[in-house]
Amino acid sequence: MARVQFDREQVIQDCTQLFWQQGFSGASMQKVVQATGLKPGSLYLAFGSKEGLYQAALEHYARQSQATLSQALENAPSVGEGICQQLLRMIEAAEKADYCSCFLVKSQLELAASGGDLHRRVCAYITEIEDLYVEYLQRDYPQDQARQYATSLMMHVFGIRVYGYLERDRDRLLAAVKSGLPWLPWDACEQEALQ
Amino acid sequence: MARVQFDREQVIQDCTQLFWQQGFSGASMQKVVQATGLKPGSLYLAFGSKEGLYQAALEHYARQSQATLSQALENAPSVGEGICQQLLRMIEAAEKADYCSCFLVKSQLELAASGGDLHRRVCAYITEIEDLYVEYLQRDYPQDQARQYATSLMMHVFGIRVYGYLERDRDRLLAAVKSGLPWLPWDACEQEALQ
DNA sequence: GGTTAATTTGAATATTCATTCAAGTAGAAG
DNA sequence: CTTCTACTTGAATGAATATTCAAATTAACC
Repeated sequence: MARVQFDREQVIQDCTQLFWQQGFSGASMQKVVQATGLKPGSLYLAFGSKEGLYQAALEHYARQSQATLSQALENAPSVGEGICQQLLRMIEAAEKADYCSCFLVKSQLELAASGGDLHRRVCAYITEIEDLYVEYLQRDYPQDQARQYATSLMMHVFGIRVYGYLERDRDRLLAAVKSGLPWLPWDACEQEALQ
Repeated sequence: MARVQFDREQVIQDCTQLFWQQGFSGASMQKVVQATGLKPGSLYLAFGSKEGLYQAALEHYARQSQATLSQALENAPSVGEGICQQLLRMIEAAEKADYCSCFLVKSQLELAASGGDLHRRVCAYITEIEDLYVEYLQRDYPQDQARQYATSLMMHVFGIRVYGYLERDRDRLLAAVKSGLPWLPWDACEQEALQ
């Protein structure tokens, strides 16, 4: 089936799921071959190396995360309520059996020691997300406060992403986030959810 | 030098550092051999497998963390001030060039997908630390509040451990932690530090 | 329909991996 | 001093690793 190029988007999606679950070292190229259904040669022609593939997966995940976030904040009744929704969604996600934290957070911790190009990209993507929060928060707050709130937000997101693996009382995690970010319109958001 | 057994404690310490930096998949047994100076045969006789070695490293790290925490909270002017000290120490640690987050957090994220014995142990160690916080907080607060505060605390610790990798303004991270945990005696703790 | 060029194929490569074990060594016991 | 036993040694094992490449395939073009 030459000249009928494989669905690049689909392959990257499959890779993203695999790397997200198993990490860079944990996911062998053999597993990638299985997950994508492609042969090694095709993968290497298209992506150059395992690192190239991981890079593509990382970018796919980051772009998707940013898009989801922007969309949610645009469509919400207010930026604050949109953020609440996102946080609630993250806490809910941690309940699922196949919970997998966040691909960027996992990559950050796995790749930091290498100090390579991949790690630099991970940092950049995370920073972009923080900056996105700043941008939206500036609609309601002065710049300095927006920056500070964004940092608090990111720290809480990271906390949720790790704490989520512990099978403990979800309500306590929720209460922790609420009390840690008291400036968010939690009540308004919960009334929305009930409707 | 038969019958002169190697220094088990030292070997476990070396392994802890290696696994902490590079992770389970990232640290090959060859690297362990280099780091410890032992030959494969000795390592396998003493620890059974790579997993056995990782387990020993994990336990060493967890026991040390718990001991450090207990000691700090016992010796501090108050439990709250001791906790502040610990959090400040974590934020400071993130400044160092060879910053490596927390071995338990990194293990949690790397091993969760495997669902194996190692992961169960990681969860147990983390839970023990949270319970340790509860125990000390109960000196100053009723049980329910102590539990809730401990959860908030753990979430912030996780947040610091991940956010620490980003080379951003340390003061903003500190401010985020302070505002997220407003019930802690930050002022008293900082005056202690100045003396 | 034949030629070309892009794409896929999948076996083969060399390296690295975790693990094993027969042989060697040195302290303890007699 | 000899024997015994516990420990260390390190080369060897086979499986898994990332990557390559010559051959096969097929769509597009003339």
